[in-house]
Amino acid sequence: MKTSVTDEIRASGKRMTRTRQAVLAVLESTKYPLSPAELYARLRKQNVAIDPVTVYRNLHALRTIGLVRQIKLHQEEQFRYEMKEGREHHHHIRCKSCGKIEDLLLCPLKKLTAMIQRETRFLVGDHSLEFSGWCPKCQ
Amino acid sequence: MKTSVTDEIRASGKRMTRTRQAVLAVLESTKYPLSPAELYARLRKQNVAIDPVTVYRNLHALRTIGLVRQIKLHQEEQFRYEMKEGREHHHHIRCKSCGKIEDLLLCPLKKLTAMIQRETRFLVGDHSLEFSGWCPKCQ
DNA sequence: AAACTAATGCAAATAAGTTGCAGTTATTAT
DNA sequence: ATAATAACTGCAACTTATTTGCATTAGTTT
Repeated sequence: MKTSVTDEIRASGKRMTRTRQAVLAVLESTKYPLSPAELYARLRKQNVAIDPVTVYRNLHALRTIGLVRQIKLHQEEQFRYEMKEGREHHHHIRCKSCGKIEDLLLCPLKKLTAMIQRETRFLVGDHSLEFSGWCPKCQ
Repeated sequence: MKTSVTDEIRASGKRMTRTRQAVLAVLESTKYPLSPAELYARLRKQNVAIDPVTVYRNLHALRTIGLVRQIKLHQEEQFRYEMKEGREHHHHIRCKSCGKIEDLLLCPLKKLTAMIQRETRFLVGDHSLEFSGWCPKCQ
């Protein structure tokens, strides 16, 4: 973990604690968005003593600072979280069989957004797009 | 409500009860997907005596028959439900200010799906796409 | 009209997430 | 360094969305 992250946290009036460091380390080393429960399980596996509530509170704090992004995948019950850094605008595809989640690097919706603004008279601010199917192993 | 709906329900071994009729009537008269709580509130407003649990059980039953579709909008906590009939493949846009939900009639993702299959090696089965922004009144 | 069994209401259980509180600990000011 | 401040933590309890158990009610079939 970089000093810069610690600095960002301190600059926002928050503190870099041992548990927060562990939470950040897990998020930074995972290449797909984690649910609070998954995050908690990984921390326990690494023998980090932490309460599930603290996981939630850390995710909330990191989100308000802007270090972490909260997302909700289609048809899932819980939220997922990922580091914002180096993961700008992107979408996901998830395997219906094993649950594997991968990033999609393309976003083809710029043109479409303009069309929707015209047709609906909404001012479009955001979109979510997600695919699901079967990953190579599960086909 | 058409007889055909009643027939579909009976054909699947289910029964057309008074409460189920009321649930269906509300769903059929609403042009955007309702959460169980919203559905319950509308029923109460019409003085339909029904328990929230019964709303859930009806939605589940109607869903397994294939009359109703369950969806989860981006960043929302609960599921929403809409009649399948006459609402085939479509997407939604929601106002970030007043919560208004509208249908989008277009789906521009056929070509994209093929591209994603090639790039990810996933077999793509489904996608979800949703826009949010500000409706004309809230701009 | 009787028999069968789906549907209902109520209470209680689950799952995901939040909040209150008292004790701990990272920061800051001395 | 050290004390003072306030963020952070764990634990228990709460909230919200949804599900399940069970005894009773009521559509459907014969």
